[in-house]
Order: sequence, then C-alpha cells, then structure tokens
Amino acid sequence: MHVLIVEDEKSLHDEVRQFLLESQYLVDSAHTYGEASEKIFVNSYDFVLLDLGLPGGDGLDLLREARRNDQQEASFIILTARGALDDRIKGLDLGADDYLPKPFSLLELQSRMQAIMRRKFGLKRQEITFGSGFSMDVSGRVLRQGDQEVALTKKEFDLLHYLVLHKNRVLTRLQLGEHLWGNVLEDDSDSNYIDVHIKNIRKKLSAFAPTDFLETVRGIGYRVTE
Amino acid sequence: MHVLIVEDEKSLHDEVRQFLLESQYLVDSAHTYGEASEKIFVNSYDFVLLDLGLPGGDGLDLLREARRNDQQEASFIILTARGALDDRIKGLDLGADDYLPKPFSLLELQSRMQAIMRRKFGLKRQEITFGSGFSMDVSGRVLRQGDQEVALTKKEFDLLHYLVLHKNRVLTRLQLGEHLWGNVLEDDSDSNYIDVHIKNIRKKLSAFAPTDFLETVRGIGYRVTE
DNA sequence: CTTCTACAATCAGGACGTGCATAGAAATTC
DNA sequence: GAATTTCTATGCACGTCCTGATTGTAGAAG
Repeated sequence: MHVLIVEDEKSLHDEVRQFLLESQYLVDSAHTYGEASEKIFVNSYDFVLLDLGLPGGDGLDLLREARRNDQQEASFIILTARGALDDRIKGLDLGADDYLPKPFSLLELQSRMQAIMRRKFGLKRQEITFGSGFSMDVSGRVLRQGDQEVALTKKEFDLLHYLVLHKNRVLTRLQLGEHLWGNVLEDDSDSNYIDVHIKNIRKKLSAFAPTDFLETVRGIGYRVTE
Repeated sequence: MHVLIVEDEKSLHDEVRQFLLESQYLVDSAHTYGEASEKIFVNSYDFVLLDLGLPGGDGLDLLREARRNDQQEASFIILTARGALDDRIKGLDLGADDYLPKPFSLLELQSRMQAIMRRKFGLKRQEITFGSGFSMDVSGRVLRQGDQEVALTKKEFDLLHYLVLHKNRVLTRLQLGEHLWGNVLEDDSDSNYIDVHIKNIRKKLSAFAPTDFLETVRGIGYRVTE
C-alpha cells in the first residue's frame, strides 16, 4: 500500500510517517501544495492523507484536481484542524473518502484506512508480478519465483518493491533515496549504497531467473521493465 | 471471542461490558448508529449485542447492512425494550441469531451466547491447524500436537493465536502490541517483551515438533507460514 | 578504431542494529 | 504469601547496511 502524506507541520508529519512505516505502508511525503500536486500527478497512491491548511494553495483544490483526472484511484482522507463543518461537507462532496479532525489518534487513522481498504478491495491479497515468474507478496513480505522463495533483506525488499511498483518508469537515485530513507540530505550523496543494494538484489535473483528486467539507465537511475 | 456492544444507555452498557470482560470476552463498544456501523465494518466480531432504540438510525438497518455484506460472520443478539412482537419477527427474519427482551439477566445473556456458540460450532470445535500437526482449539483455549496437549499461558496463547489467524502475513511488533495489549505507541518502546514471548512459545512447542513455521522476519516482525 | 572519461559494478572490512538468551524484578493469580 | 505469569534489563552473536577503494564499461570525442 502506497501512501502520500500531505502535511506541512513537521512534527505531525513525522509522527504519522513513522507510524505508517512501521505498519508496513510505503510512504511518500509532500510539505507544500506544489510538491503534493506534482507527486499525485506523477505517482499512483492508494491513499492520500491531505492536510487542508497548506502553504501554496487550498488542499481542496488538490482533491478536486485529482478527481477530475480520473486515472487517480487514491482514497483521500482529509486531515484538518479546522473544525468547520463546511470543509467537511465540501471535502466529502468533492469525493474524499473520509475526514479526520485533528487531533486524532494514530489508531483511529489506521482503522479508518483499514475500513476503506475493505470497502475497496475486500480481503483479496495483494500480489505484484514482474520479470520472469517473480511474484511479490507484500503483506507477507515474500518474494517468490515459481514456488521457490527468494530471501531478501529488508532494504533489498523495500527497494525492489518500490521499483516494481513504478514499473516502466526510471527512478533516480535521489528519488529512491528519498523514498527509502525519507531524508534527502541534498545531492551530496557521493555514496553508492543504492548501487550496492541493486547489485545484491541482482545477485540473489539471478540464482533463480534472468534479471534483465532490472535495468540500469546510465546517468539517471534504475528501471524495472515489464 | 470478540463482542461488540451497541447500546446507548450508559448504565446498561457498563453493566454488560463489565460482565463480559470478566467472562474473558474481548469487548468493544458503540453508542450511536454511526459508531456501530463503522466498527462492524472495520472489525470482525463473534457477537454483536444490538440495541434497537439507537440515536442516529434504526438498529435493524445495521443488521440488514451487515448481512448483505457477507463477510460478516458475527452472531447478532437483539436487545430491546420494545416488547413489540413486530420487531422480534423482523429481526429474526433479517438474520438475527437471538432476541433478548429488556430487562434481562446477565446470566440469561450468557447462556444465550453459549447456546449460539454451540449451534454455530456444533461439536466440531473451531480449530485452526498449522505447523507440523498443531491444532488450536480457540474456544477451549487449548493447543494440541497430535493428541498431546501443549500448555501455554494466556499471553502466549493469544500471541500465537493472532499470528496463526494471520497466517502468511508478517506482523510487526507494533501491530502485535496494539492488538494484544491495546498499546498506544508514543514511546518507541525499546522493550522486547514480544521477543521474549516468542522465544518461550518456541521453546514450549519445540518439545513436540519443529517450530520453523514460526519465522522471524528480520527488521520487521514475525510470521507464521503454512 | 582508439582513447578518454564519467559512470556503474564489484569487493571486502567494519560499524551498527537487531534478535536471542538468560536472569531476575514486578505483577498477577490462587 | 507462594507460585505462576508477565515484563524489564543486559550481554552477546550475528546479519545487515554503509563506506571507500578498485575494477569494469558504455558512449562520446578525437
């Protein structure tokens, strides 16, 4: 499950992010209107947690825009301090899936998300397939090739998961770093830890099947192709 | 056993709740129609004790809605002051499992619940099997391997039960803590009590059969595999 | 075609994090 | 208050992740 947190207040953002990460969600963050708009447009999320009091624009416009672009399948949950019933009604009118007044407990957030998921998917398990016979069971955190299990470490699994989730799109090291570590730390990263992880993933997978679906795009980053 | 009490009158609610807690049920409460609807949707209960005179909507609608959504396996017991035969018939028509006119004694409630459980599970007790010949009798709170009984403490049993219920899914310590202790996070509890329980479970089970079905997923949590 | 250069792949060593074991303190039960 | 259960504290062992240096390679320029 892929979640975008749109929230400018750092402490709240961090708290929610941490919680969702530990609950095994894949988390993205945006702190301004522009950033949020861009990410929603580029990526596909399962959930968008949307704060209304944003710098740079009204969060409700984001929702409106996203709904107009009907490719967007994300469920929107509106978070706001404004107790105004107005906003709530407007939000739900515009197609928000739920509304959570601040302050809220993380447990409540989780149960709302689960409720929406049930409504949306029922109980069917989520599996992603790619490459030559690989299938990734996200909730079980298992990667299989045929019926053999491929052992990956946490970072390896997360990295591959993120790449597979964005099949056919090139992801830069910066993007991968940001999503897997949350902190950008600018582009001073003379480090090559992502390359190392990629190498290790390739090595492990190659024992089972060819790994040419995991491509290097020179000068940019990596891509998983169909 | 997980029970939801839907009842707006506080004193009656509290009395029933207290009683069920002491009878080792896991109890949830809802005081309005909306709250009840949400909880039924989100969680899965074994019993719903349903008051009909609810603020916010007719309790019978709840029942209807829940039955339509056929994932819901809860047994409904209708509690109402209205002596009207009408409601009784309507309720049972809609799939209620029993009907209890107020005022009722707690002992009567208990015996009705037990009757339903007997009807539901019959003589074939509800059993979950896993690992190499282990079977868990949930209602009797007994774990067996073959025909030998494995003695577990309450916490151990609950923990294993929860893991087994979610076979093939990785559960984080956070998730386990939440469901078994109602733990709120806040402090990134560096406690290792879950690890200790897992270790004790493994030790006890390993005297009977291999315990490799109970896996550690490094950096994430634990998983029981098929 | 050859050379050059920027980038990627590889490798090994070490710091760190995570889980396990043990023991004992605290809490609960009888 | 004794016994069992549950939680806390600590040291250790090992797997994971990152670093830094080195080797390999693709693509452009000569």
